[in-house]
Amino acid sequence: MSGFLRYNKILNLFSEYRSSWTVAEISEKLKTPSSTIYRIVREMVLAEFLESAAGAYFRLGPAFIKFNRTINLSDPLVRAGQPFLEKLANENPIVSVNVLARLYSKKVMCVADFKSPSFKNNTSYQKGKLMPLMYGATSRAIIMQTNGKRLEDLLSSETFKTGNEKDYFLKSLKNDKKKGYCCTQGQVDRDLIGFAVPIHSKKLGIEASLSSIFNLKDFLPEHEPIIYANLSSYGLLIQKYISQIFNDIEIYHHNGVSLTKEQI
Amino acid sequence: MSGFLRYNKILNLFSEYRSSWTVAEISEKLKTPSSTIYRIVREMVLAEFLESAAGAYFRLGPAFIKFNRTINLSDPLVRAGQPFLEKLANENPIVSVNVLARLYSKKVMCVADFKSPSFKNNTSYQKGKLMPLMYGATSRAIIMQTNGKRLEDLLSSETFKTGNEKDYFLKSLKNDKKKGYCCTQGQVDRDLIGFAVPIHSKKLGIEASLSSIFNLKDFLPEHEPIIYANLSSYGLLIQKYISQIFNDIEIYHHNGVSLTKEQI
DNA sequence: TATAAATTCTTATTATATGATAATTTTAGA
DNA sequence: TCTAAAATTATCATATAATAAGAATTTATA
Repeated sequence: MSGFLRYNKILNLFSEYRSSWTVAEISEKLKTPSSTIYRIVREMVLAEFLESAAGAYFRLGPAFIKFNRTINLSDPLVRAGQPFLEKLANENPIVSVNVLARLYSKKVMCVADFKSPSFKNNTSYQKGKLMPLMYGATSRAIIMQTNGKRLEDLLSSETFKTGNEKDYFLKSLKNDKKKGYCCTQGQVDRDLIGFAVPIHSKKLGIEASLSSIFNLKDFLPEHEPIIYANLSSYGLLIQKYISQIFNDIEIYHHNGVSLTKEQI
Repeated sequence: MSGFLRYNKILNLFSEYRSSWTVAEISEKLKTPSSTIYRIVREMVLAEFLESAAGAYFRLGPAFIKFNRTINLSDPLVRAGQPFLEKLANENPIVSVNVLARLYSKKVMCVADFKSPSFKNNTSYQKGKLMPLMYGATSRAIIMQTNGKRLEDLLSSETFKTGNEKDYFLKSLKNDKKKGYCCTQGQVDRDLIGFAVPIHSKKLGIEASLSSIFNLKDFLPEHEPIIYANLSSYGLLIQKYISQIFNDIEIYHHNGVSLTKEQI
């Protein structure tokens, strides 16, 4: 264990299923002497990446809440998209969960969401959760905007049972590209149907998607045109705002005065 | 620079005011050769604590969104309190921001919040933001629950202009303790008035508070009894739930079967 | 496609992390 | 309040990793 990995290995033990660990437990799990773990944990507690809790347990610390806030306030995609998710929800013909998701290396993560107050189902789409690359409209709308080498790269770690299966995937992808949006049913959550449009910003290097997810039992075929109209118009709007925010950042970075803002 | 500090110093450069940095900028700011910064940044990109953005800039990475979600799903205080914040908002006589905050070392951080939809003012209270220890009801309700050495410890890093000022602070704190809640006006945000009650769990080592913040112009003296009644009843409810969640965690940790959940 | 900028690689040197064990502090039960 | 066990910190010789200067390579840009 060396470098940042040393710290990351410990942090990654903490999950929604197991949110507190003792030094003894970490030590056993990582097969590392407890004197070493104590030292490392102490460093991370000092930096507020961990906090000591009752009964010799440690949990994730406030640094994550703080930096998450920083991202929410500053990430161009979140800033551009968040304000429109509620509006999208209100304009959809039936109750929905609305999600802004991004590609991070080869994983798709929801970065902002808005659920209609009366939407009951618990969706897998939650801010901060990693989503599978190959299932669901949210992810597919992201894959849709790639092609050539980039697409090959993305699919390279996925396993297709047969060559046929891959061909089929690519063919249906092509079809979705032509339509400009995609729709999947029950791929991520049974009983849900999702629609999504791509969002991208070459300048910012962002590959993302905007999606609306509905209860299958509420959905009627005549809803589809409205859903698509909403998604595509808000998608374009968000894309426009991203460039605007990007320009602000550019100005900010090239202006000597603003640059010292953080020193105030 | 050594240990985790090496990484933390870089991460702490990223703020809401300055959310992207190039290696050259980091290198200059930390007075460290860029070959060293490149290596460190690369490690953190790999671990998704940073991500590379357009124009040789780097930004905070998805790891923070992920771990923030883990905290939201698992933190006993957040889990116990979050569901009641909206209810509290609905039962308050005027529009409000409702906040669950915690003491982390010597800083107070909001860990969950709910704002009435029609509340217009932008409050300083936002999830993830550190609040000053000496101003505002939210913080004071936390100080209220300490005494003796613990209280001295907390106040030790604060500077009081005169001995008198400290005496006055302690006296008014005593008074609030007797009442069981506290109220401050315009200390954090001009034009706002805040009420708060303490929340604590000795078992979990949590010192927290529940508060409701109102527009000063909406507030009338006859609202106070209702506000207090709401805060104290929900405060007690949340405290009860915290113990319940704590017991769940305990069971979970002492039950061999559940313990392996994260391995699934 | 040329040129500059960004990033990675190489290496000797220096500094830091490791882990066994001892010492100390904290916790929990009587 | 006391006591024993558990948790945490300190010590230190040794092994290991980090550093930084500069060269080499890759990537962006106009």
